[in-house]
Amino acid sequence: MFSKACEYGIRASLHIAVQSEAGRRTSLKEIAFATNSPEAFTAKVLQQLVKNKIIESVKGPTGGFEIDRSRMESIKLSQIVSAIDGDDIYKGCGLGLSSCNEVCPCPVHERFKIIRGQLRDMLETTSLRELAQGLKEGMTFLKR
Amino acid sequence: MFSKACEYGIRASLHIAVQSEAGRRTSLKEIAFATNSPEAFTAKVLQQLVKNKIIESVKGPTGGFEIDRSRMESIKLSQIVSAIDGDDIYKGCGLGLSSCNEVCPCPVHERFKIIRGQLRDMLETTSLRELAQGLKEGMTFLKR
DNA sequence: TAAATAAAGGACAAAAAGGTCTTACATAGA
DNA sequence: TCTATGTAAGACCTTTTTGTCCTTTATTTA
Repeated sequence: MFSKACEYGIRASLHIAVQSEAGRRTSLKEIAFATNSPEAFTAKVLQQLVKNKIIESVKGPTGGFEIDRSRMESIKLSQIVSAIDGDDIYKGCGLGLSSCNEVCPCPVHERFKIIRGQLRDMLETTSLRELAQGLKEGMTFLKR
Repeated sequence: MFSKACEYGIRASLHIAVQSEAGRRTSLKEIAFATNSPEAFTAKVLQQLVKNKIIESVKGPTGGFEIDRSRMESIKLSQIVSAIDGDDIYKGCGLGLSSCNEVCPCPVHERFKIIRGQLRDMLETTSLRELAQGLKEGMTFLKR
């Protein structure tokens, strides 16, 4: 469904969100450990998220990554996904045709439209804040 | 969503289905042309489908690929997808965790379960026959 | 039975994704 | 102002996916 980079990106964002909610800035090393992700590769992904202004970074001692508490509700999964994987998942044809649309649909066009619409809706309405909430309460996990 | 190999596989199967419905056996060359796919690569994919008994092949002059008319209704998209891409798309965790389940769910587990269930249902209920029907009627397309 | 045709199979090449390493840059704190 | 700490950036490596090519095998037909 998503690329590895995107999976790491979402997991990392969630760990940063939980920590930021508690007023803590978290380092790459902590993130990689907490999400069981390769450190150097995660660093690349985090760079992309910083450039897309989804998370913030601070260099030097006491530095690390954080997310503004006031923005957590407004950051949706869809933003992370498009920042890393682009929006092929929303737009692309299920059978890979370059121009598949209502006028000239592929055989699965209508059926895929429904599924993709639901996926899109889910990603666009799910915020970092609500997902971080479940993690904080120990209901959900980022490892294993 | 699907790999390129899987996209080619579905497109090829549909072209074979339409031709078989009309009582015609079709060759690799025709399939590649009709679906706008790389010929040699498509050949590999077709081999997999033959091994999985989704399509049949005949060597030599007048040879080619075909699908038994009586089986078209019972061949579902899900069979082609699992033959080529495996069933990660049904089973895998949305965030890539190796053991994500009801007991130990990732933060998006519940939300993904719904989407994946709908995708699965769509793939398991959509038959080659009904998709071939739309193609035959000129309502849908395999190219562009 | 020889020639022509078409799929099967294996080796190989190119591109993309995934992942590592080293150096540069910024900054807090002694 | 020096040092330690931590992110940024770029070069590089590995694996997987995508794609090609060439030889072998099976089968039809002249």
